[in-house]
Amino acid sequence: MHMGVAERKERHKEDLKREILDAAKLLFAEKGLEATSIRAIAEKIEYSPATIYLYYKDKNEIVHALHSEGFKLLVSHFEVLNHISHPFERLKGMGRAYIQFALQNPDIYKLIFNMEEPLKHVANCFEEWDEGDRAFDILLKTVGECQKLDYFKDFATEQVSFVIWSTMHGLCTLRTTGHLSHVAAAKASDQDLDQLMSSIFETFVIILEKLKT
Amino acid sequence: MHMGVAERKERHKEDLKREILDAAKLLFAEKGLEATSIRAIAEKIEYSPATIYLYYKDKNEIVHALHSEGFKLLVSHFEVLNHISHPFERLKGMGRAYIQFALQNPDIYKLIFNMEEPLKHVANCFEEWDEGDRAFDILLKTVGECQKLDYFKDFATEQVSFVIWSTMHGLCTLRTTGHLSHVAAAKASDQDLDQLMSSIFETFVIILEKLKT
DNA sequence: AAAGATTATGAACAGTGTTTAGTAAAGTCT
DNA sequence: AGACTTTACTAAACACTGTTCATAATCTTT
Repeated sequence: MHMGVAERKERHKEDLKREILDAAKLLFAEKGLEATSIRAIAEKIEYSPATIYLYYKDKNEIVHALHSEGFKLLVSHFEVLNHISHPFERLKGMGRAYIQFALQNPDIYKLIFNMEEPLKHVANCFEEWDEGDRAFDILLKTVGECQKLDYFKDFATEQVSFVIWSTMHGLCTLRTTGHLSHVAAAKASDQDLDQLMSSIFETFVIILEKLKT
Repeated sequence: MHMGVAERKERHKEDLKREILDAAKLLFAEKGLEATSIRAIAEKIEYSPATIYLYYKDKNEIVHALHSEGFKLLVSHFEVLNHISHPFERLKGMGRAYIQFALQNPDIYKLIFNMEEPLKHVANCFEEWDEGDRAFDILLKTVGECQKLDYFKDFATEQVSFVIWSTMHGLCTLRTTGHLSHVAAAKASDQDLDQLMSSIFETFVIILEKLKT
């Protein structure tokens, strides 16, 4: 093999992995997770179904790859906020970023937070879920900094962080599963729903603010 | 047909519907939702797979039946608390009942709140989801009563109710999907986790309490 | 051009939800 | 009791699914 060919092939291999992932992501978003078959992914990238198994061991591995990617995206949304010096303002930004992420990528959000399959896979991997821990560490750190400024006084940092995460996660889950729209005034449009979510979030922020002093 | 035969047959038919539902519930709890096949349910009740379709139109209809049943169970957990006259105490009781329900019936909980399939089915049914609305109405009413006693002053009843529901739902979802245990100190036992959940809940209660006056 | 190593696939396996056509049982009527 | 009708049930098939494996096609090296 003359020089560079190995690299080119390696590159092609990576390209194909990406193509598979992109096709999978698209189809998942369109049809949902369970409803997307390996065969459909294969057809989309114009390869045989069996080929996919040369690049990914499992359907789970594909899901897991998207899981991992989605998490990095979320963390990157958080890291943009690092320039905000006031920790409570940063915390608010994180909340908004979290909601935005969930609304813009509802399927990836479900993938990450509402399914246990990829989590089981992660448990056997020992790696990569760092992303998840990291995201929570960022929250912990931010809440800790808030406490130095007399927010959440007399509360344990971890507990408050969990309450915050729970609220955000609950809100996003209720939204993406459609429960919010079912319980809210029946014929609410998507726009109204987003507004409702915003106002719920702002209410939560005010609640947190009242915990100062 | 002599008298009583129609009734007996009707009764048998109802019995079989129940048998199917019970078998399904058991298998769902054991193996999970997707992993339970109609064939497995059929084998458990010692009937042919096709027979099940004489009693339920779909697998979805079975899921929906369990969904409905689970919701009635949750609402009944709430109604027990009606004797508590102080609304905030009742609200606390509801929170604890909600958590207890989620921990004792994790699969039904997931069924009800983390899946959209049965919800879509409900959307075409126009009925039965009353249960869901009713549960939320109970929350709304309780929060409203709390406000008369100067809790959650200057907040919109609906918004506060959504925040509360979100927090409880988020907490339970994080627990049942395993995310809580992944982020919490790695080797936490189930007991430790339940304790953690309790302490998170109590923290939330204290937060709500601080909103008085 | 021949040999060797990758890469891709067609066909099959075991499983799924679901439908249909046909059988066996139960109930009804004379 | 025997014939007829209605009901209850099921075996077999269909169109899917994820996954594997022997085989074929392609590319690399000699």
